[in-house]
Amino acid sequence: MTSKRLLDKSPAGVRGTGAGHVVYGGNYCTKVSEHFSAKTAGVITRKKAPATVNGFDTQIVDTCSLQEPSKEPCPNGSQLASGREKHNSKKKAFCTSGEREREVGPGEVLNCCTHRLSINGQRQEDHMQVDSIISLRSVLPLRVTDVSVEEIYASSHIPVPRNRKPSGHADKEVMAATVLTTLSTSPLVLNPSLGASVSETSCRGWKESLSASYSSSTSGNWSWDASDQSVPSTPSPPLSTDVSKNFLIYSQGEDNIEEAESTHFLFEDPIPRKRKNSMKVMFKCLWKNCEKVLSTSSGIQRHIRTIHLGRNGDSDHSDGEEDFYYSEIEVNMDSLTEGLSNLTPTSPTTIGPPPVFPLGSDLARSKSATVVNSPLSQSAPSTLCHIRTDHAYQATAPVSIPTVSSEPLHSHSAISVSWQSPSIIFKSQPGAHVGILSTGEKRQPVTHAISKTHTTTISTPKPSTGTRKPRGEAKKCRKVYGMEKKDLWCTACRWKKACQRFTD
DNA sequence: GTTGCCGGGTC
DNA sequence: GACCCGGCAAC
Repeated sequence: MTSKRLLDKSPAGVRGTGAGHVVYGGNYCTKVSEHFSAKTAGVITRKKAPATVNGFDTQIVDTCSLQEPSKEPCPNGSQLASGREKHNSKKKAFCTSGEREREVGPGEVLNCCTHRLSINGQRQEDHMQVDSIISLRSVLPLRVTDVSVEEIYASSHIPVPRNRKPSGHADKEVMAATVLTTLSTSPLVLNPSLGASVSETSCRGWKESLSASYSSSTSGNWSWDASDQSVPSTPSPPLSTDVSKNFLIYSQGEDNIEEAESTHFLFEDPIPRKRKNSMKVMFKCLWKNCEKVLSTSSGIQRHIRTIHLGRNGDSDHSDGEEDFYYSEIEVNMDSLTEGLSNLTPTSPTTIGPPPVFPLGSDLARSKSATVVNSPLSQSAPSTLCHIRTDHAYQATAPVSIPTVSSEPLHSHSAISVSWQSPSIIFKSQPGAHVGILSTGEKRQPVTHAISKTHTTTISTPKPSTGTRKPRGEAKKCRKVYGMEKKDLWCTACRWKKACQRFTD
């Protein structure tokens, strides 16, 4: 795709992309082209933004935006209703292929098609040649400041009635000053203070999102990063996103946990189901031989700016060039969480091998590195030496491992405790201290002495392949009694647990 | 395909 | 805690 082709797009594209959705982004993702056509048919943000971008008066958007899609008078509007449903039904498929499009509310489709990598690592075509990009940028030199105050105002989740009419010039000036100040002092984003007030927290989140949006803005869409959007009838940009929520946590440490919590509070997110397969977005540096993966766009931008572009890292001024050197990648958070679960119980002194994420490839490597460095992984108290939470019936199983190993298993003082290490269940013996160490369940009293020595005890090298113990030789209740006499089984067998009756 | 049982869910 | 079950790995 060339800039010429881009410019040949009909003006409807400009309208369709809506306020702040600049053409150059709408076409940036080739795979979104059909989406784009749908949007040009009038699926439009309801944001009002009288911003003029290179002569295209985006205000015109509003002539379409406030109308029902089904009554859409815009070209192709007849296809809109069905087309949009179709589009919605495709949403997931697009997400998996690395595209992103979210519906934020009724009549609102926000499209963020920044640079992306699909999860298999295949680059998209929309990573157009740099020269094309540059030419595009010269055609549409969108900057954050190009967005009108009103739009930002509407985008903010500051709880002010969105329908409020402008109360006057002075008010606008104040708002403009606020916005500009906010935008120009963005280093705060990367250095959030712990004692931030709620409003500061909100502001931070907003700025973060703005930053993320800005990364998208070079691809033309003034929309916030609202993946996994299930909540949102609010146009409030930033904090409603799982993405920003989670990644803020991962990347910025515990102070953002508070932010995430406040986010949760503010938007009343239903607590996600544990099993939910959530794809998250991270930002990967595309610079050659650099596989840095960061969780925030601002972070990756800063990385590129400082490391690769050799610019002053302290200056948050960005001409947007960094945007072309990173891409978003989608990460299965289940995998990430799985990886984290290997880390969280670890002692802060742990210098263990990085967890192996099932993502494979360099992505996993980069990510694991990122995760390892995250404060989260280091925040686990050393007392959290959870071996395994076993069911009570298993505790009675006469599995015995008689000795407390005193041999130093690691040449260094690091303690490597895997969350998934094979459990070591000591049979409780008279006079002997017990052995199940668990944080979640205090099945047996763990003495202080034990807790001091358990580090050597539990650091028994686990078998590298899996955590399952080999199948026992003894016949189990099922074998002995058969399915027809299931009531004779031990309860464990009935519950598909390790047999208590016929142990090995 | 069968079996054992882990991990996690519900009540 | 009792109970249940999906799913995985060994067989």
